[in-house]
Amino acid sequence: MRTVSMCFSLFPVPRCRFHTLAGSWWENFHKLGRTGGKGSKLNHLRSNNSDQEGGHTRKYVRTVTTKTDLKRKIALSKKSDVVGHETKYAMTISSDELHTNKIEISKVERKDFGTQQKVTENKDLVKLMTLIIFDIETTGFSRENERIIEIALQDLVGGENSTFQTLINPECYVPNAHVHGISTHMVSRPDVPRMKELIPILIEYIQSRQKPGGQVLWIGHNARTFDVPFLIKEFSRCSTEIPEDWLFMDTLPLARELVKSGGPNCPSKTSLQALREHYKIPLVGSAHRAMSDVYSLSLVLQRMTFDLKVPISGLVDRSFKASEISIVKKKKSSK
DNA sequence: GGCCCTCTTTAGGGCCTT
Repeated sequence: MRTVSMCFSLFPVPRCRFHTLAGSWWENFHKLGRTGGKGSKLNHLRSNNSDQEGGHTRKYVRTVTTKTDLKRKIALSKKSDVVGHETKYAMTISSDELHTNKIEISKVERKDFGTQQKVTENKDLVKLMTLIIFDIETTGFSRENERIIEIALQDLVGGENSTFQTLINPECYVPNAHVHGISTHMVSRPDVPRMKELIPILIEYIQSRQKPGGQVLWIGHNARTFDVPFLIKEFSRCSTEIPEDWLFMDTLPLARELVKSGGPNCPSKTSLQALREHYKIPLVGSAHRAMSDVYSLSLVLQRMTFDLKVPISGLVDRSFKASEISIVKKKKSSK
């Protein structure tokens, strides 16, 4: 039996460090929101988190993967695929069930929002958004010729299993280990999943973080022109569509807005490293590794949205769907 | 590759992602 190395924040250090930091994201945001006064748009953020603090149980968002239950996860994902677009599944796992491997799959009602605009028009729907910071490492810049070799996610709600991280076997040589420290040897180990094996697990993980009837907002730096096209290409290679209820948001335009706004306290550059240094955010983990950049971006986003007074609905306003990127590409290539 | 800016738009260079 093959086992797969993936990291969830339920596990011990270093993942627990990310777990703790993830929990502080909202707390810090609340402090910033309070300093913004009653009229601050950040009050949206405070209200959005009302059901995420105070010990409320979210039975619909618990997923656990260990090195020994990969096949079970894949089997669950295939079961979900049978239902297709009609229903959405989430796993309900109690502490007892964790020990007995007994997992109950329950149907969750699905709402079709149509467009992200409808979400921003309804503040109640904004509360249903799941914000996922993500980053990928690749073998190069070309989505056509290069492959993803690492992915990391962080659900900004925090708590158990709020982070997801794994290397990915690209089934090719990794020429740029000097950039991220990920070598061909590291990704060629038998316990490192290939993309076709990872995609159903990734979808299952996202569904486990998703609120019933809610949408997921993936947030990445330069996501529109780099991370998302890479994801689309990798999904396409595996004959899988990016789920329609996945929205994406690029923080690079936010950074540009911030630089453009001027002022003595504005950053001068828009790279993630420059923003991290500008906000004096310490580097956690290895530079240019996916989880390290995810952690940096989660804090950079907090600071940028505060400086620009952008609420969660503002992030959704700036979101796009994977299908929109494909349409743009088709139009340009057809000329 | 896409976006942004400007000494631009009939263009070109810089930035951002690995």
